[in-house]
Formats: sequence, structure tokens, C-alpha cells
Amino acid sequence: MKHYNKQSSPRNITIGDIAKDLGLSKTTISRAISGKGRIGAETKQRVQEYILEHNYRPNLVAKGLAQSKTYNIGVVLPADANLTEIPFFQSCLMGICEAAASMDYDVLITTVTDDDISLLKRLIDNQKVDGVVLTRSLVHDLPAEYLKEIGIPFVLIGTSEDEDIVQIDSDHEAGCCELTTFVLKTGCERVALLAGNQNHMVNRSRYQGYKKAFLETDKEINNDLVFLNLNNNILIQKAVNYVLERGVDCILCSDDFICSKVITHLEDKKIAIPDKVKVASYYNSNHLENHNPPITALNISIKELGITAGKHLIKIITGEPASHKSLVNYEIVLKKSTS
Amino acid sequence: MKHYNKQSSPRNITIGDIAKDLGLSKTTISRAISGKGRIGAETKQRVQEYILEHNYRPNLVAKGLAQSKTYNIGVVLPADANLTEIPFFQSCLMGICEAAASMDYDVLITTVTDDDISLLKRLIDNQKVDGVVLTRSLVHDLPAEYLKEIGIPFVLIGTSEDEDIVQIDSDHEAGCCELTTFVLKTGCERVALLAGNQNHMVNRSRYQGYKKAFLETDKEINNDLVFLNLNNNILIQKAVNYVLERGVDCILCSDDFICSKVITHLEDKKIAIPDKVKVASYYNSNHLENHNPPITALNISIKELGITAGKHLIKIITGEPASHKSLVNYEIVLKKSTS
DNA sequence: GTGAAAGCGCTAACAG
DNA sequence: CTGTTAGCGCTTTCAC
Repeated sequence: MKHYNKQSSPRNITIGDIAKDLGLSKTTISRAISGKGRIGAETKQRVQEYILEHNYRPNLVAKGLAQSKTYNIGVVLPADANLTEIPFFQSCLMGICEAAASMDYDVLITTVTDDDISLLKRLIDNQKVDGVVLTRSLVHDLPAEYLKEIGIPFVLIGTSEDEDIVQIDSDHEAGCCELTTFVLKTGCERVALLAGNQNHMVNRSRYQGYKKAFLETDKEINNDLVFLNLNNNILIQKAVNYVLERGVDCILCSDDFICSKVITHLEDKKIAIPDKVKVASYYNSNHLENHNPPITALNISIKELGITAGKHLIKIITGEPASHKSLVNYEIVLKKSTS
Repeated sequence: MKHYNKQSSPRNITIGDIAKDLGLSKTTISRAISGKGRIGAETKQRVQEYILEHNYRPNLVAKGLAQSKTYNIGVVLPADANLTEIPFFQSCLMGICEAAASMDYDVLITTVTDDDISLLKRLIDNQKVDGVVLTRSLVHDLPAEYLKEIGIPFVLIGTSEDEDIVQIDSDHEAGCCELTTFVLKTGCERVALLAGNQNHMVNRSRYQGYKKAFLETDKEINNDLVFLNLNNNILIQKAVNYVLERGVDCILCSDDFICSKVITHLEDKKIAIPDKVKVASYYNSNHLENHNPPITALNISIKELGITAGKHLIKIITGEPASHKSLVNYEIVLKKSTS
């Protein structure tokens, strides 16, 4: 049994203590710290030395109360169990943390499900954050709608059709188009798309990119080889069987999860990649990297996405202008699976 | 370009507003809300109705300032890039969030590396949290040492030799021992251990469990088949080759990462699992679940670990007694890879 | 250039 | 049972 007591450690030094010690007023100390307002160079110097020497740390909670700020940003993570497996959100988070720390903000997290945003509401109601970053966008996006309505600063990692929303994303459509085009140009005629939940904006964008590639290369789209909303392994397996029956040169997967399942099924059926059928993924991850043969995929610096989002949000919070939409780079990594 | 302004929304209603409206004092309102102190049933009723009707939400920051509390707990995540791939920390986090939300706390996160805990220090210095949960334990654990020294409440998800530290973990040693014993009893004579960084407490415990199984079953430990600190793929590959040369019936892997590499190498060498060599992992994950054949492994509810840790920490913060060490269950999932 | 005083929204003695 | 008063630690007018 243990019982800690925070008070046991010596009370933290305050601005008042400094004022007393230095024979100055609290106001002056405050000014020396913030740099705001007129203050004598020498006085400022003295205060700063004192602070350094005594290792003074301002109480951000008090500062926040006085300024109606928290110096916290909230990050909303999806609580869906199966998404826990995706490292995407963790990488995002790392990026956001990095950005926040560099601008002296802290990161508070909360979770939502597709139809329950009560925890997010609680966070806002409790006035614990100055702004929010959303890490996923749905077609009908409850969190975004809610945040927009109450008018709190927020950014979206992902894409939305709502022009009012500040968005950070990679250009999925362009990337998928480019990758698809590459495949088409290597001579593949029958190119399948196995895509996930079309309720997720990102999967819609990928589908758009796929279609665009056919348009731009003047080829007929293989509509009988397109499968959307492949939300579970059984559907994926069925889709794989379908496209194999109908003759397919290359299978494009909208994400790494689908791709890893596809690969497994192909292996089970002893269908060689890329000899019998080529495979590529619109989203890379370590799931695929460990695979043999290596899988061609679209690569995005997810952490960069998080960093950009964090910086953007804090800019908005502090009233600086921020662009409506910003894109981070992607790259196509060609591997043996499409050669 | 956008420019949000939080102030544009009507200022939040305060305890003072309620007091004025109801012709009461702020104290009374405070009491009606907190339930502390004597207060008339009827008055309490009136206040609560008012609150409901006007959707009043107390400002936790102000409350915190008055009580020297933040109602936040900090979660320390390792920033090492390769760890981002491990869903462990995200699952932990989900559990901690769940526990925190249920006790009206919020979760603030920060990151550390093996030798840099400056971000954790910043979090503490800024007085943003009432306590901290550590999600990994090293043999020489900087965060734990730091937190102990400054005397802030914290719990460790993992195991430490320091009796003063409140620990939440599954019984790795027992689990690994059990799994190893099972393998030994299926008739395997030459049982290898391929283990990771011995700087991580968890890997030490696993090694202990492995050794214990031999002791308890009165078998000679296969020291020539034990490889520790397999921190990268090359080392793992070498180890696999070694044990194959020396003759091995079963390869035990200390975690899913090592195991997935081992499997890949075996596949490359066309060595059939379990026919030529059996394989099992001391730590399960989706990396392994998708594999064919399915891999025998130790299963832990990581989210449960997080929930327990969160609840424990908050208990400690609020001064309730909490057990020094609590274990969450594990289970051995037997699959085809050891049959 | 510096300080006094009020206030951010809430809690916590202490009275009555 | 309820109100008064004084803070929590910092910012911010407004004087001097």
C-alpha cells in the first residue's frame, strides 16, 4: 500500500515570491517574463537571472485562467477496436506532439466512435483545450460538424468537402492516380481495385484516383473488377476469387490491411506474385514491408502529417493566418510485386 | 485563409451568474454542485435545475487552480521510431483514456527516448498533470527515477525491481514459463530462445520464464540455443541460421516482431512450420494472427493493462490506497505452429 | 519604467 | 443551512 502526497514536495515558487525577493511588484516580474510592456533592461536582466537560478517555472494553469486559454490542444482518435491495429494514428499523434511541444502546447487526447462523440463533447465542455485536431474524416463527420457548430478552432487530418474546414492531407487522389497509371503503362489490361469503407473520405479519394488514371490514359475502366466497402476478410476473400475468375493482371488495394489479406489469399491459392498476378497498395505500412516479394505502394510521411496539422492548429488558435488546405508529399515506392 | 475567434461564442456561464440569477451566493452554488458541505435540499434542487436548463459546465481549469489540481494525468510514450509500429502503446492508451474518462480525468501525452526525458520534465514543470503513467520499463529507467525523485504520483505499466514503484503488468515470467513448459512436454528437446533487448525489463522477465521452465521440468537448458539482444533483423537472421545448424525442434520468440522475422526467414529457406521446426511467440499481435500457419502465442489484454493502470493512478492521486503490484491475466493460445 | 488593484472561475475556511 | 472573505498564480488595465 502506498499513499503519495504531492504537497510533500516544497511548494512551487511563484511570481509573488520573486517579487518579494527582488523588491519588485508582481506586475514587473510578469512583464520581465512575457516580454510584454515597457520594462527596464537592467530590471529584466535581474529577474531573468533570478528565474534561472531558482529554476522558476510559471504555472500554466494560472496563466491560462487569466487569459482564458489552456495551452492544450485536443487530439481525437477513433476508438474502433480494429483501428488500433493501424499505426497511422500513433504516428500522427507523434507528429502532433512534436509540433505542440515545439510551440509550448500540450496534447490531450480523447476518443470517439462513428456515432458517439460524447467524450469529445466532454473535453470541450470542460474547457480543457484551445483547439482540436481530427485524425480521420468520414463522409458524415460528427466531430467536424460539432466543432464547427460551436466554433472552436480545429483542423482535420484528411479531406472534407466542406470548404470551411482546414484540412491537412496528402493528395490521395493524385497519388493513387499516379500509381494506377504506372501499372496501366506497364501493360496491365485488367486492373482490379479492392477498396475499403467508402464512408471514409480517404477511400473515396483513392477510388477517384483509380478512375482518373483510366480516363487520363484513355482506357476503359474495368468496372467488373472494382470492389468497394470490403470491410472484412470474408468480403476481401470473395473479391479476390471474383477477380481471379474474371481474369486479372493486377490487383490494386486501397490500403495495407486489404493488401495483406489479398496477399495471404493469393499465397494460399499458390498464385505467384508478380508472375501470375501483380499487386500494389495505395497505402504502405510495415505489414507490407516485411513481405516477400516486397509490395509496391504509396508512401506518406504520416508523422509529417501530424506535425503540419499541429502547427496549423496552433497558428489558428493564436490568430495567425493559415491556409485552408495543405498537402504533404507522397511517393510511389516501386517494388518487385509489380515488376 | 481563416481566422477563428473563440471569444465570438457567448462567454460561458459561471458560478457567479448562477448565484446572481438565483439570488444566492457563489458558495452555495459551489456546494450544490460538489455536494460537499451542508445545503438545503430545496436550494440544491433549484440550483441543479438551473444548471441543467442552462447547460452550465464548471470550468475545470479554475477549479483546478483553486485546488492545486489539474484533473489531468500524463501518459509517457516512447518516441523511438521503430516502436511506433507496435500497437501495444496505442492499446494501452485507449485503456488509460477509458479509465480516465470514467473518473472525470483527462489524458495528456508526452514522449521520451531512452536518454532524453526533457519533454516529460517540461510537462511536470508546467504543472499540467496530477500524475503520470509510464508505459514501458527499462532496466535503467530515467522517467521512473525522475518521477520518484520529485515525488509525483505515478504508476508503471511493466515491471521494476524497485519495490517503491507501483506496477501494473501481466506475469510475463509465469506466462513464458508456462508456454515453454508446454512446448517441452510436447516432446521438443532442442528449444531455442530468440529474445530482444535485455535492457527492457519485459525481455528479462521472459528470459527468466524460459529458464524456469527448464528447471521445473528437470531438463537441461539449451544454452547454445539462447540468443539475447536481437535488436535488428540481421541478428535475428543470424540466430535463426545458428539454431538451424545446431539442430532445433522449436524456436521461441520473445515478441511478435522477432517472431515475424523468424517466420519470414524460415519461409525463405523453405523450412516448414511446424513440420520441420515449431514456432511460438511470447507476445501475440496481429502481425502473427494473419499468418499461415497460425502461431501459438501468449495473449494479453493490453487495453485491460491500460485501464488498470489508469484507475490505479487516479486512486493514488486521490489518496486512496492502491496495491503495490497488480497483475492482469494472460492466456496461452495454442495454434498450429506448435502442433 | 514600475506598481496597485482588480479579476479569471472556483474552492475553502470561518462566521453567522 | 447560507453568506463573507480570502485566496489559487498569473495577467491586465490604469495610474504614477
